[in-house]
Parts: sequence; C-alpha cells; structure tokens
Amino acid sequence: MAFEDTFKALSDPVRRKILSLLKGGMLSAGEIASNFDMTAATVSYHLSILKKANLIFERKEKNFIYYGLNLTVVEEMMLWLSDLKGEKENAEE
Amino acid sequence: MAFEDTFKALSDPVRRKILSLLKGGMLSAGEIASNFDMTAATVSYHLSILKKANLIFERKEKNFIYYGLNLTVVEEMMLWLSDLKGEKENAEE
DNA sequence: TTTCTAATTAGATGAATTTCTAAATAGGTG
DNA sequence: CACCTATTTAGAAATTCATCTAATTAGAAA
Repeated sequence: MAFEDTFKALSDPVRRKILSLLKGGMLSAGEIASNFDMTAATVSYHLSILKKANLIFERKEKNFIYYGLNLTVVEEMMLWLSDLKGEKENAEE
Repeated sequence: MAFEDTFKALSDPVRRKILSLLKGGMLSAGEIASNFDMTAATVSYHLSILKKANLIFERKEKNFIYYGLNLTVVEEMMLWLSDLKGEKENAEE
C-alpha cells in the first residue's frame, strides 16, 4: 500500500515475472500459475503481495479471478530512481 | 551482481536512505552510519549489499573508506520498469 | 612498537519470507 | 441439492534477512 511495499513487491523474481506476463493483458490466477513450477497456493500468495502493493488489480468473472497490471505506482518508483540520478548532473542541492 | 540483486538491494528502506545520502557526494562509512540509529556493523552489512548490487563503489583513503553512488545499474531498472509501461500504449506484442 | 581510530567479519538470534499441504469459499453445472 | 472447478486461507516448515555483540584487520600517530 505504500512506497515501501512497491519496492518489496518488485524484489522477487516470481512477482516480476507475473507482471511481465500481465503486459500481454489480463490473465486468470490459474493461467498465471500455469507459468510456474509451484503450487497455485503459492502463486496466490505472490498475487496478494502484488495486490497490496497496488501493482495489480483483480476482476471477478464467473468463478475465475482475472488480474491486470496497474502501473500508476510504477511511476513513483521511476521518479525516485530518476531523482537519484538527476541530482548528479544538475547538482542543484 | 545481477539484476536480481539490484531489486533486492533497493527493497530495504535503510539502503534506499543510504543511496539518498550519497546523492550529496561521497561519504565515509562512519558518516553514513551516523545517520542511523543502529550499529556501524549493521550499516556495514547494508553497504556490502549495495556494493554487491553495484549500486555503490568504495575508495579507500587513509583509514577511511569512502562510498559513492554508481548509477549505471539504475538505468537497467528504469528500462525494466518503462518496458512494463511501454507495451501497454504501443500494444505491439 | 604500542595504541588509537575506522571499519569489517564472525557468530548468534529473532523476525520476516517463501513454500508446501490441507482445508475452506464460492460460483457454476448436472 | 450434490458435485466440480478455480482460487484463497490457514498453519507449518525451511530459508533468508536484519540486527546485535565481540573479535579482527588495517592504517595513523605517538
């Protein structure tokens, strides 16, 4: 839910791969899980972390749950990173 | 040393604060540590993780060790993040 | 060379993370 | 309703992580 959570969420390779998968469009929990060599429960755990970090959203349809990318928080991360770089060239402290 | 390590390194608030401190220029391990409420040993541990992730470099001088920002890997992270965003608008996959 | 200062390494410990299996929820279908 | 399918939740085990204290390394200075 906070900045902190976004960085934490991105720190795991499984979660980064989930986000990459979702670049192609929304996918159900099961479709996502089929890309990994781990149980659906474990993937569900990772989805919950991405959801808490606001990196994905869900839409229920029938008895499926579809997940999609939410990129608004990614902007904030990029701002933080470019600030790290920016001050070097401009040296306007 | 890898992409993985960069994200992991950035996932901790102490380490992010260290990077922010270094925006102002190089600092010795002791100067960095004085900004935190933890032992120098612990800060040293965080520095070692940032170093492994290639986010900082060190220069020894007298019996001090000065640390400075290394921003080349930050570029890679930003590319990864903007790719996440990029494919949405262009939809060229 | 002995001592002081700066910093890291080693080892221990508690907390957080990732994973699994088993059970629970919940929406369709016969 | 009874059952099937999709997914999550609960609880436990294994691993990783952040932190501390104590010891070590290494350079500077007396």
